[in-house]
Amino acid sequence: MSVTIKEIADIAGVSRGTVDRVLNNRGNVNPETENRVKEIAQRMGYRPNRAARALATRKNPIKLGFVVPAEGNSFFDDVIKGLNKQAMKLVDYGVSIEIRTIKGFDVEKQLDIIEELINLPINGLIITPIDDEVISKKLKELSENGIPVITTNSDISNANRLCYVGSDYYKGGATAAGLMKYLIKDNGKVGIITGSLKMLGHRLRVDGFIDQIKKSKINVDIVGIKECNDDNFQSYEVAKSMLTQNPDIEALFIAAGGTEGICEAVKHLELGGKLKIICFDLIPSVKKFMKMGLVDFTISQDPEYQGWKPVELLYDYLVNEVQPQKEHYYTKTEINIAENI
Amino acid sequence: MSVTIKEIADIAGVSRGTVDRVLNNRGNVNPETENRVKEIAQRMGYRPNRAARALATRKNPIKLGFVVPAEGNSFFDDVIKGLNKQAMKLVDYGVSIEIRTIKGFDVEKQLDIIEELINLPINGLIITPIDDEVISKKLKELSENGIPVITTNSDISNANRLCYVGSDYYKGGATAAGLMKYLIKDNGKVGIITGSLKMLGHRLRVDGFIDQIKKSKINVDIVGIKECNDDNFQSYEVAKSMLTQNPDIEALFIAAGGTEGICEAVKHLELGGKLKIICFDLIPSVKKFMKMGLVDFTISQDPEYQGWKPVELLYDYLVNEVQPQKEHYYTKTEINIAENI
DNA sequence: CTGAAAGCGCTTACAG
DNA sequence: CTGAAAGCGCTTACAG
Repeated sequence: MSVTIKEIADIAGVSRGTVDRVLNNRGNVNPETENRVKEIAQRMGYRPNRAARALATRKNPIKLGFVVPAEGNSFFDDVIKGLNKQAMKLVDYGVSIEIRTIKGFDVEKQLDIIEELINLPINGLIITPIDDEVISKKLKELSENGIPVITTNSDISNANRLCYVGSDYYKGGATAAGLMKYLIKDNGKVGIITGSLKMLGHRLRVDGFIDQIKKSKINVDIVGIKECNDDNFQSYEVAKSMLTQNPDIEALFIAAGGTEGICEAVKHLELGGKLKIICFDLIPSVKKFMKMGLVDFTISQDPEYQGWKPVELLYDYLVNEVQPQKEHYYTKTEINIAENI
Repeated sequence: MSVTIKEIADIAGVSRGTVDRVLNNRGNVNPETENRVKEIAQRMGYRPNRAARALATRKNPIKLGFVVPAEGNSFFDDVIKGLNKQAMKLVDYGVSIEIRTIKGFDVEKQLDIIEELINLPINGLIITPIDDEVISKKLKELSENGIPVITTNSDISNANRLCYVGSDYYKGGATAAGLMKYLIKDNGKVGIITGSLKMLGHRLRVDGFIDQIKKSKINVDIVGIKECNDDNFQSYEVAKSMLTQNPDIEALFIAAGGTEGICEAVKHLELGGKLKIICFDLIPSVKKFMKMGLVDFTISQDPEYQGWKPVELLYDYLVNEVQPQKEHYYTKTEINIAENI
């Protein structure tokens, strides 16, 4: 069996309380004793027992905040599913999670929610932040006040967050390029429709796609890069005009949301099956179009992971003083076709 | 906070020991008391605290056996990696795992290893069983003696195992068919090379492929189904003769091992890049050929999951009396190209 | 700066 | 058939 605090205490000739103080840096201990205990613990390879620690700390439970723009965005359904799985595993460890789903990207709204959570209070925060200076300032403030923050799904700079969990957007775009070569002829025409070039993730996907195309053996004629703001009505219009103006487009690369609108335009123009499509995420509407043969490939980035992993990391950081090993926890970049979903 | 045994004991007017006896069916308790306690626990929504249970049962630790034909098969490296991740999480719960890797499919050898593990003794067994009646009889015997068994990677019938964790082989084949339509022309010629038609998994992949091809819009001319017994020297010869006899083959579907030998044959015949290839697993040699452009797609089936999931299930069964929810825990069927690995 | 004691929620002998 | 006590490995006041 493994080493316990009691064993260390016996060998060091001190009480368990003192060993606990040393090992958890609680202060108030003679430097000499401290060194001796540390040395012994080190030598014996002490590792705290997590089950015991969880039990003992049950009197001051841990509350985590979780803020995502999930309203009206079915992508987040699976994120929340993953979150709940992890939450179930941690109930016995005294962990509870306050979930706040918001609609869209209103900075004031997000700020209010953060404020509300702080006042509960919470011990840590997981958030899909809006990329805005006000938010990054707020998150930095949290960290400074001892409330660690992990970003999920999208990241933000200058916020001093512990780490980021989410897609490797650039790789997602590169993967789309890797698949595109099977869909079009050499020198074939491709249209790109993305959400917003103001969004870092959307830009990275387009960059990854274009860079990888350049590296590959086939030539692609990109006829245009249009934005649809993840809106199905806008995407419908954008796709319709793009396809009308360029009737010889062989494939579309949809780098963000709006697939449903685009597919409706494709149906309207009677290009279904002929025009090839690569898009993102495995949400119900995309599944439907894939089964219908309108969408060839959809690339997904493990939404469940984006829910459970940050919880695991934040708990380990708070209770077991485990620093995240990496700054970026990237999800797998998964390729889906009708046959493997 | 949640309900505890103590609370139930107080309400029922009995000791915690008695509540424990009732809730864990240890017997020796007055039927009347039993009903009362059960009713109260039910009504209050009692759920045992796992951290506490883990701590309390630490005096009788749990030892699990893990038997896989990993020697000389790098596929299992990731299975064992996943296993170790879960093992790390469970050390504090008093769980240790005895790993036995064996080479190939020698029934006597596997039987000996099982016997050795029983004598340690172990509390549960995870195994990639050889599909042989002697083995299934042995595994059934284990279950009857209170040592639950979970199969991983490949299954066996009439063995009374708790459940199976591993690939959906049929779906893997169907997925290959879904990809094939992007690689060949209508009515294109395809060769199939599998491991052994005696292996259920290998047969299922071929079946899945053929069935799905029939369902799809394109026609495929399958020029032959050959076995290579997962051996690279055999697969080299098989591929060479198949490709020489059918110089107009457009693509190969490799349903099991032997990809390295086949790729060497393709290089030898100077068909690299021209001939399309779909294979299985994301082992180092396949990665290499994918980067070289010899392999187009490889389908992998989450080897890490095949390592960690059975451990989680078996532990929960043994300590928390949680029956597996399903008979088959299938892995994701993942599509890989050079860009997303 | 340090120790002794109590407690987290459960299980396990032991005594009756 | 049942209860009282001890213990799993840790943390937390409290007293000095």
